[in-house]
Amino acid sequence: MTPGPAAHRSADRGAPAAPAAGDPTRARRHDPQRRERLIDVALGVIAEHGVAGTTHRRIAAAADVPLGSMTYHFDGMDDLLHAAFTVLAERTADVFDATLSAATSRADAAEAVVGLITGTTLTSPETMLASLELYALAARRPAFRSITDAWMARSRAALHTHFDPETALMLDALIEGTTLHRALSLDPMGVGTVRAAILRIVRP
Amino acid sequence: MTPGPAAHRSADRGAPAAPAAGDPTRARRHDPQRRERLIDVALGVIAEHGVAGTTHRRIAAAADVPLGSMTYHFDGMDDLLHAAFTVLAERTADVFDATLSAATSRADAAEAVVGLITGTTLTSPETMLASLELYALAARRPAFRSITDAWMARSRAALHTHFDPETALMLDALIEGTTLHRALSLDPMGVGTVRAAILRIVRP
DNA sequence: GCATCATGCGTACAGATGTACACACCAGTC
DNA sequence: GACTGGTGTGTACATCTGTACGCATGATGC
Repeated sequence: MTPGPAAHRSADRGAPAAPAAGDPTRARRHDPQRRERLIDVALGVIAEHGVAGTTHRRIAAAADVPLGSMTYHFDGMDDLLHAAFTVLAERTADVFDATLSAATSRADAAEAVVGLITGTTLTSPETMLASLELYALAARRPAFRSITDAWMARSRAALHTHFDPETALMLDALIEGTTLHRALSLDPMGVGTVRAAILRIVRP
Repeated sequence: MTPGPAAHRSADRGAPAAPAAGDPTRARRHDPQRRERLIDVALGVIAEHGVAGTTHRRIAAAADVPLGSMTYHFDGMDDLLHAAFTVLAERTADVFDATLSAATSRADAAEAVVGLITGTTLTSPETMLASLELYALAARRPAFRSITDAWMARSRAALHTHFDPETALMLDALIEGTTLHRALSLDPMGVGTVRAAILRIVRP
């Protein structure tokens, strides 16, 4: 839907002003980053149509590459989904890590968590929608479970630098729940309530 | 190919071996509860294969009904999914309601919540897997969003009979997150940690 | 008894999908 | 300049999917 604020997104999803589709001898594409771009586009398709509605053809069309390019770059649908969700988890964990490691005190860290939950980076529609698809997949398939395992381990480790292990676990769960809640609820919790909940969990 | 009246035996459909040999022309089913049974079976198929892997044929096979029965009872796949997820949400909310309304004090209610999270009724694998599929669908499609809206409203209302509105919201989020956490984590939070988290949220 | 019609059943069919594969082309290396 | 191996492209094809539709049947009301 909305392009989203991600700065690292390469170009646009649409055709880069292709040289007239009617041209039978369209210049061959030299596209060294194609695989990464396909993964990016795939995440968008997953967010918009769900895993159920994600097809090679849809991704190829959205990325403006021929269908054959899909089977060249990925060993089938599962490989593609795995690659895409791995990127999603790593990106998200990177932001989480960076934000938390910038905090210099418990209070700072708590406020950083509030910011992550109520901000727009971790909880952009595309990220949330794709994450939910990953959760559903990971709960059923061990191959995808390892992605969420690594992701959760990183989150816990980041929280653990500021909070004791048990509190880190609780915080992790609360973050998960609040994020989900805010994504699904028509009338989501306000920032004040989020902050109050975090403080109740972390207060000594 | 030919529409001839040659033996139309339904035995090739992987009959459940129960009627077996003595009955080549299996008696016509009289099955007044079929629709409800199909919904039940559908939830199982959704839990096992995800919405992406849920097909009319799979459900029909699992329920041991002919394919044609699907289009007779449901107006297409969307109608089927909607019906199934509605049943899932109502069942779950019923349990939640009943358990919480049996509590007679704040402490009772808090412990009831701990029981719901760590018990096996609300968090059976099938329920969790299907719920995650519903979440992913609801986040994208308004028609399914209304199911989760109603569900969340009932949860909040049930919590609201024991806790102030803000605490009820926080609890709801924490429950969601802890449940998800326990479903996805290899090393889930123990009962003690769950209880401690609930108490931190509800303590005055 | 029997008429009726909601329910049950088998099958056909158009379209979509994953995947394989043969060929075209470009960037380096000698 | 020729070679070569990776990269890009178009298309074919078996399979699966949703759905429609005609016929069978027996429960129900008379």
